Amino acid sequence: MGRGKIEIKRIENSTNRQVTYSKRRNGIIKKAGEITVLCEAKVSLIIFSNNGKMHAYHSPETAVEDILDQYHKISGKRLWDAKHENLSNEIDRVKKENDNMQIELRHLKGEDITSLPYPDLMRLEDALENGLVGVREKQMEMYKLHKKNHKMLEDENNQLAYMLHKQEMDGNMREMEAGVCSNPSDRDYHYQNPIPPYGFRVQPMQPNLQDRM
Amino acid sequence: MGRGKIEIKRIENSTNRQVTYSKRRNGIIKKAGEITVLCEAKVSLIIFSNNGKMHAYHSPETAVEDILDQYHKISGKRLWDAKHENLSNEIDRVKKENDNMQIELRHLKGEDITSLPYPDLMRLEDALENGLVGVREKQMEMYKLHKKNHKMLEDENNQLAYMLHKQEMDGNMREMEAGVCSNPSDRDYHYQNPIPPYGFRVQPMQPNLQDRM
DNA sequence: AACTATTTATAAGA
DNA sequence: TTCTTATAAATAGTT
Repeated sequence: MGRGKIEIKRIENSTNRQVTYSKRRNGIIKKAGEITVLCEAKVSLIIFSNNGKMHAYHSPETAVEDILDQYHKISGKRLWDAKHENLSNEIDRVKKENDNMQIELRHLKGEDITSLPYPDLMRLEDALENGLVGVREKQMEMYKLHKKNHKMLEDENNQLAYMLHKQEMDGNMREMEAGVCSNPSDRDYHYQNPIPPYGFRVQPMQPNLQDRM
Repeated sequence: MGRGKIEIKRIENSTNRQVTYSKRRNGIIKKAGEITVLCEAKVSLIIFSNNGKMHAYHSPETAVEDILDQYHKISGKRLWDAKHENLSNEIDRVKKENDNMQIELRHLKGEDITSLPYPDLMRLEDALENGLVGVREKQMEMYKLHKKNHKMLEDENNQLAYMLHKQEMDGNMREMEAGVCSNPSDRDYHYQNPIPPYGFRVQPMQPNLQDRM
């Protein structure tokens, strides 16, 4: 359709090719617009030239997404799902892992075990017993640590009380030397052992802790 | 371009519209193919007719994804970004759920509990004890069921043994009536109770089962 | 970009 | 739908 007929094959002359591209691109886009109006068609047309420039036509009042979505559904092709396939697979994998763990957790909590075969029940029992052993070992460990800390606090307390007492005694001495007399029994009623620091008793900071530990 | 000129507006005659659609669709697709070859263009063309039928042309050796990808980049439109984001969020959510369960599972197995505060340890212990209670209840249930079944099997066995014995006795009677004499003690050494079916003892089919049950 | 001779697409009819 | 064909539209080569 022009001064001469042309073969449908790559136009070697670059300028020529560029011009033809321009003309035909406009032609196609015009036709796309016409068919949308004439026939109520939905068109999505994207053209990239040789040198990467893009032109597109999309029928009005039609979101590109919708057209591509439909294309996706009807053609059954992957399109951008290929990108998301990895993500989807990952989700599936993790979800499955999730389900398995959920089941295991429920079993460990004694739920949903009605349909469990006997060997599994035994394994479950073993696991629970092992878990209990571990937890109780840890508790014992913590108990010992607390006890040790408690002891150290107690000792420190005694030391401090002793030092305080000694200071007061020294003060009394000085007072007595200065001719001032105070009644020592007011201060020393709880202090019996003359050799500290192990004579003092202090209250545990959490009196009931030992009930559970 | 035809016998008469037509205005570019919706063709009211449905048949006519359908025919025109067909012709022009072919025309556009043909042109798309031509520009692809002539000008080394990349084309993505998707057309939906009035009634939802789809036709498409895509330049060969060009993945639709790539074209749409470029369209996406150049046009700056969202298209599938939203989907991507949703999937990513979903993954994050599920993975977090996963991690939490993983931790809980490990704790229940007595692992990774070193850094656990004491109250958590106690809750863990409670959970494990509850689990054990559940599992052992279930085991007891199964034990009782097995025991019941076992008893029924035993009874049935006794019944069958009794019937067998009776048949043999009848046979003996007939032999005796026919003048043939056999030694009864060979047959009846294990049969003492004259009132079946509870006189017989059978071996448990799985003798060691009771050790664990 | 325009122009225009020709080719191509297609509207209407069969 | 498809074919035919007169005619409109597109466009190759030219300016």
